[in-house]
Amino acid sequence: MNDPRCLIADDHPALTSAVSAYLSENGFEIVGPASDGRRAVALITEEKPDLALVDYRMPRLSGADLVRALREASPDTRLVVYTADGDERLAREVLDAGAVALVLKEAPLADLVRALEAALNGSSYLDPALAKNPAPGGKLTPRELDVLGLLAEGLQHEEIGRRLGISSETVRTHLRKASDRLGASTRTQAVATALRLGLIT
Amino acid sequence: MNDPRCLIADDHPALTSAVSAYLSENGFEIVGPASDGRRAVALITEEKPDLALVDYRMPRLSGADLVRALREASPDTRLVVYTADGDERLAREVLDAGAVALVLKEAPLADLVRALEAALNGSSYLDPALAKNPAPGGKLTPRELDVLGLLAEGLQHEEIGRRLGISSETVRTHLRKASDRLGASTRTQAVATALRLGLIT
DNA sequence: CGGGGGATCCCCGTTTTGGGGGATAGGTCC
DNA sequence: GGACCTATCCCCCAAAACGGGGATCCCCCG
Repeated sequence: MNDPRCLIADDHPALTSAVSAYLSENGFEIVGPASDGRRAVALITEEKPDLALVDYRMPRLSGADLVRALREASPDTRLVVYTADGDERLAREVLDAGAVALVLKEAPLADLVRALEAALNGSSYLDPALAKNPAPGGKLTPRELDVLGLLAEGLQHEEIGRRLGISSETVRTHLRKASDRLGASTRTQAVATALRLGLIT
Repeated sequence: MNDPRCLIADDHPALTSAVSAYLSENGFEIVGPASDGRRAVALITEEKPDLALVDYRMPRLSGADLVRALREASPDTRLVVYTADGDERLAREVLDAGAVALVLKEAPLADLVRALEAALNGSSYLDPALAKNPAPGGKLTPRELDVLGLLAEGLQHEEIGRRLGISSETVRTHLRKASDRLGASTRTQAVATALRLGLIT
């Protein structure tokens, strides 16, 4: 499997080179960098990378407008916005514009990688500092907790269904909803999160 | 999918009826009961059930000898021994004889179901009260912990491999070994167990 | 009454896991 | 020197999970 290709668009050379180096070491192939918004659009059109890491403030074309332009130029590229400062309003703005993730520049690089990988597999990512409302600590229904608890015991759909007297499809539905609410991308993460939050024991 | 068929062999009618009722409610189809060892052998030969829950002390034929006889009569049936009292020596004896699980009668019925389901999917089960030595709290290697930690974050083989700079096959190997040591039958259970034991956070 | 949430069940096609093998290389320990 | 462990990588095949739909029923709330 080839490394995912990631376009970097940022007008700070020091930052782009540091981030490029780090991402290269972590399994990404770097495209760019593009130093302004219009070049980013040109480059994404040409390269159609898997991912694009885009500075929120860029010369010539920037912010939500840039996100929309990039989205249009390469609809299949997952857009991750990188910003020095931001609030929830900005988060909504860029996510509405078509980005799938938003990361603060003050976050550790490891979190950036996490965001890129989340973006890659189709899920979204919001920097924890910006994510007060979509808090992971949502409540789960009793049924969802049943399912998570039995998953933690190593049971699978069929067995859980028998145990709870429901079909394995229903088990799957409960798990999917629970995973959504917990912001988990795999059953394993869902169970781990539920354990950490003390929802199950 | 049909419920698994389970032979019950025990010479206490009160117990067999209670257990039969409970197991029926939990997705097992009951065969028997057989009230002594020889009948158990006859019945297992005839029915070839998926599972057999066998009292350790039975009239006419019992203990490890009974286990061996049952194993010979129906090699594919998973044998679970049910005993009122027992120690590790007894545990080793019946497991050596070919049983895959040993449950104390004083254990909650939920544990019995757990043992039967473990037996069904090929893993083994030892009543916690008897399992001091094969403690699940074995240590894991650093690499195995790395893998479990990233699994808990919702990553999959490929992503973990990239993150750790190793191939996804190696990730799989680490996971399998860790699961073995933790006595887990799924990755999810392995991560849950590791979290509970504080091996990962 | 209408809307929402919970719980239930189903289908399709793709991807990931699981179970079982094996193999090599570098350490450590006796 | 040999046994043992860790870490690494590979293969095959079947089973399970995932992603993303859709659907029904009930019940509660405004």
